[in-house]
Amino acid sequence: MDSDAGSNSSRSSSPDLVVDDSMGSFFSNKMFQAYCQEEGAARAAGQGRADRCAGGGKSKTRADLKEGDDVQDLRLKVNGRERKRMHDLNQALDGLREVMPYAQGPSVRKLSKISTLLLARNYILMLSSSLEEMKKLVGDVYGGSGAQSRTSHPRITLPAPTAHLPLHPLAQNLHSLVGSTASVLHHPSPPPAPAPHSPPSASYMGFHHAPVQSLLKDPLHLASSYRHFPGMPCPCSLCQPLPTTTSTLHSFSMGK
DNA sequence: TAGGCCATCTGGTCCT
DNA sequence: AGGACCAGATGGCCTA
Repeated sequence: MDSDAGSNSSRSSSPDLVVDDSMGSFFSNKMFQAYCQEEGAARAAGQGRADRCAGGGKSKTRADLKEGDDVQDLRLKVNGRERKRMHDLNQALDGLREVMPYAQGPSVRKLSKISTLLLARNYILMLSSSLEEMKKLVGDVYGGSGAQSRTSHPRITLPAPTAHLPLHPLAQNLHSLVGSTASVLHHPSPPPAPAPHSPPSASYMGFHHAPVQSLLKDPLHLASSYRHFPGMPCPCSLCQPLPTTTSTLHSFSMGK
């Protein structure tokens, strides 16, 4: 609902572009018109670019061409760089979408940019809190009766930075802990099987029906995103105070 | 048809 | 000077 299905691929990459074959490059209609108007005004009595813009004129001086081409070339270069920059940005966003707990596939609507960013943020917060919970659990299991007290969590040196680790191990641990069942995302087609190196799908993580929407609305609204199993640890905000402060996040060395 | 989302253009600003 | 980054404007596409 919040994103175009084929916003990038199906849509023309240059909605208002026309091809100027003589230049071998693209002009926007707006730019072309402005260019024509400007030139037309400057050369009200002349036969400069205005004629070209009108579609007919072929008589143009060498100076006209040079001056115009300089401006055009500069503008085209700048536009091209900006286009590339935005494409790179979108590529990065696509990469982010790929690792998000959101069903992906041709029949699934792509997350919008803002949704991707919001979901990513909350996903990170959720993983952080889950990791903390796992640390506590491991401490309870292995350190409970030993020298390490139950109240003070043992030092567990986890392989830091999940950022460059596949997310599956963590997800599988969560899966076994939380006991995810077939809570399925609301999408028209069955969710694709997770790729070997893809993150867990929302259903895999135990998300409920509208996890994405809820994740997007409330920065910390993890409660509605989890199934609750009596006696089982749950990383949701209702079952535990979320240690999701910036300091918490910073406590995970992200290897940057 | 209105609203959301998006790509692109464009001018300004800052940095190297 | 040239490039990167940013934000505003514009127009197209899609959905409710």
